[in-house]
Amino acid sequence: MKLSTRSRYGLKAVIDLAVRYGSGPVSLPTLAGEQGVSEGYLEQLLRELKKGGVVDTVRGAQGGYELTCPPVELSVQRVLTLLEGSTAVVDCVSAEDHACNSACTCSARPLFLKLQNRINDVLEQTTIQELADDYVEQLKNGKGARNVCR
Amino acid sequence: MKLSTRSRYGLKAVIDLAVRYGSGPVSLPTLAGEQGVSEGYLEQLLRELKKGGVVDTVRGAQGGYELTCPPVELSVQRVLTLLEGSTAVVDCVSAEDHACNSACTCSARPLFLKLQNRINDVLEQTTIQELADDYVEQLKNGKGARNVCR
DNA sequence: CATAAGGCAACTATTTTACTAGGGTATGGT
DNA sequence: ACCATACCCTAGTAAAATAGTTGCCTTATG
Repeated sequence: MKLSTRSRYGLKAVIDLAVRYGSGPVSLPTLAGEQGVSEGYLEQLLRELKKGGVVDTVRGAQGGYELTCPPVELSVQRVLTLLEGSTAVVDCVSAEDHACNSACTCSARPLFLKLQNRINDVLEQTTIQELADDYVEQLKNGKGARNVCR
Repeated sequence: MKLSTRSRYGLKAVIDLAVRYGSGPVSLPTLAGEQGVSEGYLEQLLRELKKGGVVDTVRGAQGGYELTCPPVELSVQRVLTLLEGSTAVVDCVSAEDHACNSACTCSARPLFLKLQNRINDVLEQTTIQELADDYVEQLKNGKGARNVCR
């Protein structure tokens, strides 16, 4: 049930972009440096987010990445779905699945459906804006909080 | 964020045991046959569940596995924690973690905490009894529902 | 004492994860 | 023009996790 490091790094990069939303593109070295992750790795994740229309890029010197929409309009669900492939705990309850979705009647299915609903609630209702706001607040109060986590 | 097949098979085996609770031990071949999984594989899972005190065994002919407590007293959380190792979506919000738990202040942490709380709510509040009851009900109404899922 | 059943360890194949390497392309400043 | 900065893209790879299989041992029942 673990979230991949892809998702953790990618999500945090998006929050970083949200904090800086409106002040021009942010470069990969900047984003990578903030989290202590290699540029090459983070770039892959950002490319997925670009393919999914969540971030946009500006090439050349002074270029970088920026969000395509105001962070308040961006759900965590959308970001994680791009990074993780799907946020489903089992394939047969994912929105994309069409094979098992109606056919499967296994004994654990009621649990899986309930669990997935609760998860989707959180992921859909939480916006990147909220996380960015919380983080800015934390930085203001905190004694030099670091954005590095295992 | 996927649940392992370990968890899916193991959980379904426990539900099977719940359906038959009180009528003596159920043999491995019976349990394995029901789900179309190999005996060798399912045995590993049941051994974990035994180590965790969820099932008990009777050796020798006419032996098998049975739940150690009434299914109404058994939460899904307990079963999945044994099978999955932990039900935490990220290490730093797991109950077992002591290193990052207070130190970590990363920007995504508020989300992870909220998500984990919702997940724990479902897993702790759902009993194996409920799932067993649902399944029995489904079998009564359904047109030969199969308990096999990918 | 044969047969049915659980106990256990070790091995293996596959897939996923988490990266790294290296070359290509576009842009801005001097 | 040219060079530094920065995104674009593909491929490769090492390690870990996952999903099993095999084989042998021990324990009880009839």
